Amino acid sequence: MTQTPHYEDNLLLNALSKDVKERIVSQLKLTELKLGAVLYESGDVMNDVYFPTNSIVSLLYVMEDGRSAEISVVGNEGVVGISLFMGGLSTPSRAIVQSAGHAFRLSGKYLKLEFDRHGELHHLLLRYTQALLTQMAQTAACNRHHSIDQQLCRWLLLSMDRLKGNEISMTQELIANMLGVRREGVTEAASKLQRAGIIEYRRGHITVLDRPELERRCCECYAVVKKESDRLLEHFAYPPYAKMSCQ
Amino acid sequence: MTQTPHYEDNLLLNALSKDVKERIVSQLKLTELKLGAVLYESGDVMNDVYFPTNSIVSLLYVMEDGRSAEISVVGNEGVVGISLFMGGLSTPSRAIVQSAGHAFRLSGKYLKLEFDRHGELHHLLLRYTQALLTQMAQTAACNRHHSIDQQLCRWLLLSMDRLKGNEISMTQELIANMLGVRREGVTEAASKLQRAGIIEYRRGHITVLDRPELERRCCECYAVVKKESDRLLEHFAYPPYAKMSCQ
DNA sequence: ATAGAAATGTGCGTTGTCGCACAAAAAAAC
DNA sequence: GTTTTTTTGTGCGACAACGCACATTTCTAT
Repeated sequence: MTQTPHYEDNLLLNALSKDVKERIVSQLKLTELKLGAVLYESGDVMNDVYFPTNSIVSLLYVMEDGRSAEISVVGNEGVVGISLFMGGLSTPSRAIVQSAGHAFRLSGKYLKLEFDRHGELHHLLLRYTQALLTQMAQTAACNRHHSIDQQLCRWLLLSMDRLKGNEISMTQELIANMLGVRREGVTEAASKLQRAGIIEYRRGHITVLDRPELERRCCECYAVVKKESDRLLEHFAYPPYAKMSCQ
Repeated sequence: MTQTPHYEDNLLLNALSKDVKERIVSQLKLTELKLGAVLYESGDVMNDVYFPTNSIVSLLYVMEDGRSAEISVVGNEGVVGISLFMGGLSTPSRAIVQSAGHAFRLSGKYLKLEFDRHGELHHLLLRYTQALLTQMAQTAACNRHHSIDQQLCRWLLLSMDRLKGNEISMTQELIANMLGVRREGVTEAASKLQRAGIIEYRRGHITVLDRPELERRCCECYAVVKKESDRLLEHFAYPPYAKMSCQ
């Protein structure tokens, strides 16, 4: 936590070859992301992309009546601001820091410059975007069919995967916002998990004690997305970046 | 309906400049899409992309227990098979023909060839992908917060936009599959609309009589996606394709 | 014309989530 | 240490959607 974040903590940045890194790294700016900070608001033209290291950013859709729903989560496996390279420059959702930490910021200008070389970064970001797409699709299905109990398990697992330890700092109120359910619903679901000895929590801090059981109680959605993300990004997991065959 | 489909009926193909069209068009194969046909199954490696003209294709997620949910819809404004150019080659969802008609099929090989020239088609497809992403995100939020009544309105509007007339051929059973709800739920919602004189239906055929009222009863999700899609794709609406400024 | 199949209509008890109103507990502020 | 604020717990009634059972209607096939 207190150690200096390194850009290679972000899996996308880490997957780049020496070549690309040399061009990019000097332009990265280490940025502290505070809990609740809004990286961009719905409709905002984005200026930068963020490569989280130990932070988590939620992509949240906020409805006209104020109710909200988490669309996807981005941690050290990804990047916030895909519409900068996809071409739209903005999206109708909010990017909000769900877990404080650090990220490396890169100006859209430099990102575009490297992206338009159509090399590794290009390929890598498109694959990542597909992984994100899968996550959104699964979220849609999950919202349709699964219970709060199941979705809380999924949310906890998603968070755990993006944090080092097994503790999450977050109130039930905020989790409810993410899931798009009542705070009381989260209280009830969390109580069940605590009574079963799977988690332990007190005022804004949740500790996962029994992850296997959490996975067991979770709906299939977690595993499906994890498997698909691994498939899409496995080739990028280790440097040096292997020669990309486009077929 | 009976007239020969032309590739320019598809907005993406239509937006291409003469140059690109010349390279692509000879490789397009007119294909009939029958109701219920599966263009690809979850996990299948795709071989072709499909540019619908007067057909509609649903991207459907099917859960382990058989329940399903529509993730997004593709009509003549788009293309089926984005993972071919995004790099993943497959997705964990099913593409199924929701409304019979035609599409132009293009082999992944040729698509990739043109995509990798990093010209118009590249840019165009990425923007379309972002529009698709928006649709999925909105579907997730809609599934969380809106009623069957509202979602049926949205579904009807989405279908209407992709068809010429104001009639849809589809049973309530199938609509229920798409929405991921009970057939009886659709029956009830549709009855309300019929009693209100907004639609008229009989055994697998729905006619929209009062579209404005349908929009009024719909949740915001329809308008949000429509507006964003228009924004993302407006530059491509009319040939010839204007010089693309990447800034 | 008639039988069969497919699609739609209706009723009913169950369940999950909601909205609201407070109570209780824990941390923060003074 | 006492007060205030924040967070969590609990108990309602309301309601939308569910699962199931079965009646009814409409189209198709022969």
